[in-house]
Amino acid sequence: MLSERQKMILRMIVEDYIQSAEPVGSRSISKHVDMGLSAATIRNEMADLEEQGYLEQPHTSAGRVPSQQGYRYYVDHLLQLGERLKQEEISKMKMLFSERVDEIEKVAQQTALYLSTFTQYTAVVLGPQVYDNTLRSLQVVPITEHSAVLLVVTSTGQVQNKTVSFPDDISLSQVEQLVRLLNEKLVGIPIYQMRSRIFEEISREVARQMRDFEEAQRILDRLLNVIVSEKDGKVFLGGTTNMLLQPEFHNVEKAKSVLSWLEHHDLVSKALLQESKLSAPLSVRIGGENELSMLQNCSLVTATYRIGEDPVGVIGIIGPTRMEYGRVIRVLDYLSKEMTQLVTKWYSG
Amino acid sequence: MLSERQKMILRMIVEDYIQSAEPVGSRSISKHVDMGLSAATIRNEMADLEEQGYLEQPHTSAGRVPSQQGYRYYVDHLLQLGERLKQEEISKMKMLFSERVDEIEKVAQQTALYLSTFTQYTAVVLGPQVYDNTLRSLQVVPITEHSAVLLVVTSTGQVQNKTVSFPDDISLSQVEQLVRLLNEKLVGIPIYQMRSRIFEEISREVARQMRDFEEAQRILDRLLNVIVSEKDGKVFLGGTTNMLLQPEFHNVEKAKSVLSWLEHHDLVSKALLQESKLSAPLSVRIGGENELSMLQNCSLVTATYRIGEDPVGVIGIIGPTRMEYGRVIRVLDYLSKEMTQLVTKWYSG
DNA sequence: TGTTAGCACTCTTAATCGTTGAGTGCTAAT
DNA sequence: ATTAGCACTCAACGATTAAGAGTGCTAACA
Repeated sequence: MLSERQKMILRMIVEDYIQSAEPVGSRSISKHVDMGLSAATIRNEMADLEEQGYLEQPHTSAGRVPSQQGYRYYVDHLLQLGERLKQEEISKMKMLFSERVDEIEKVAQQTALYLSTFTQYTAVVLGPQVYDNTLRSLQVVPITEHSAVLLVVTSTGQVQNKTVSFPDDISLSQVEQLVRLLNEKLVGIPIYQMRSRIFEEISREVARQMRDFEEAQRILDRLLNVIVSEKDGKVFLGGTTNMLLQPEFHNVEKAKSVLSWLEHHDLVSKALLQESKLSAPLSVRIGGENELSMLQNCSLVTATYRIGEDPVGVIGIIGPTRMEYGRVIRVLDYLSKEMTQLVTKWYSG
Repeated sequence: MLSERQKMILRMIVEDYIQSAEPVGSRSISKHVDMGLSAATIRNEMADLEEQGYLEQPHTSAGRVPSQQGYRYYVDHLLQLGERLKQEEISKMKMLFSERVDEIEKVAQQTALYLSTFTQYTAVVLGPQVYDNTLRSLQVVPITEHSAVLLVVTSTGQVQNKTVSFPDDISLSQVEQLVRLLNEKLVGIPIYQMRSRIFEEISREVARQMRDFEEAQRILDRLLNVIVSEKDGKVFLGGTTNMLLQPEFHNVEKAKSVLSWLEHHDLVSKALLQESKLSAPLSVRIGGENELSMLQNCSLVTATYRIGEDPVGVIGIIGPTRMEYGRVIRVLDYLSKEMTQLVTKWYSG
């Protein structure tokens, strides 16, 4: 258990360290206004806090640095979230959402950019998930003899287009016939059930209606791939190189390990979804709380945004464990709500 | 003018330095097989080469390093492009293009990835340009009361979809009416002429056919934006963090300047198009030959790929001036040809 | 009993100073 | 024209030293 005084000291140390990135000495805490204690007293308390695992000492004659546990305690109990963002910042962010945008992808990209410039960290935005959406409609637009654009519209109004080509020996009309059939059978079905549905119900039907079963199977397969392919939302990054601003990543090795992880969008997407989908709308994972080895020195703060009540996407910040949690959380909170509003309105259904 | 011997020595120095990243001394050149000269002789030639501007000396008692001019001479006159890529590498790359892919974007992305893993540098792929393509067809697919997906199909078969929303006081049927009109008037027109065409011809027409002129103008405007928006091809990056492998970018400052430049896709796209569109299918820009300040220590090697005879896209490699030009050029040459074949076949028109 | 001043001690950081070794330029001999 | 030899230069490295920040502990104090 921590005394009130210890809490206060811990908070000061964390905040000082977040600011300066240098181990915090007893003197600098003691000199702090509204702290009427001598350095010696602080030292005693610090020794206590270290014993309890909230602080660490890089070496004997250095100041203290918050441990992972220290950050955790800070985030859980010492953070004062009452404070609001500055008015000017809010109005800047409002601008983003007031520009009329025609594309959800642009919004995601822009949000990532804003998120990163506002926080000076690296931002990640996971585009809306279509995982448990249902199919609203399927359209084909012919392009050449043997290729066409397939339009997949989901219940949330998301649209994907893919250009598909067909083997020479298959005509467009055959494809159109297939698409008609698919529309009939698949509208209203959740995307994730598609694959099994097709094999259970449709294959039979196809076999009856079309002469060449083999052929039909092949096209069916290709169409299906298009439909379910992008089931994991796209990843948008902002301020990737902000990582390099942080002194903890001046070591090129460490920087590289995180940056190359960020290049693998599939892994990033997985990490973002890991927790946030089920749990609270806001999640803070500090250092070792992340499983991935390249994130051991990082913190990942994420917030979900929703359509109505259903969470459909994630926005997040990646930075060093020495992160301005308060500010980051406030920005994420604000922007995720703004995103929720936007996509809810956008996909008005 | 360089004597044959000087050329040979210059080539050896460049190649040695490319390999080792360390200034090259006279002794190591002299020890080279098929070089029957003593270090002293080499030293004399080196002094000559330096005087003529092909070499530089980091400090008095260090070996020599190629100057920008030195690299330029190497690329222009000393590179032996006769050599082929190893068979195993070719077959690896063939795999990329043999997988059946349904999307040009995937190919671009994959190419960037391969390019970077093959060369250990950073790769850039500029997706096919639609700049001087003509409009083939325009389609609307309604989604909700006040939003629809607009499909833009160009003459090369590229497709863009955009979800557009309309003000509450405009009905879908009005939009459809407009799209019909646009289709009538705009099919076959190069995209880049669109804007002026609309204002010259269509506005009048619209004014006649539709009751509310103001309203029509507003929708028209929005549709137009969608059509011409993505006129610059998308940029795909591969192996961004490979930059950090190079000793010249172990300095975080330098690394950051290049990496953040890479984040601005519009700038990257501009830089790639700057030269390559007009000139030869292969372009090598060394260090200061690039205008951008962050590329002063970099070389940018690009190759175009084409549809038939028309160049429509660019693939390229960014690395330190100390770059394996031979290898890079061979890989780019191979992959750009492969890309040409693919997109030519793909957009069979 | 909690707080604080004082002091010896630890350990990092930066600066200083030879020493080493790679590499050069020049000269004289081949 | 080439090369062996030699004196010279200069970055890189390691050791030594000095400075300074910060600690833990003890003893005095309220």
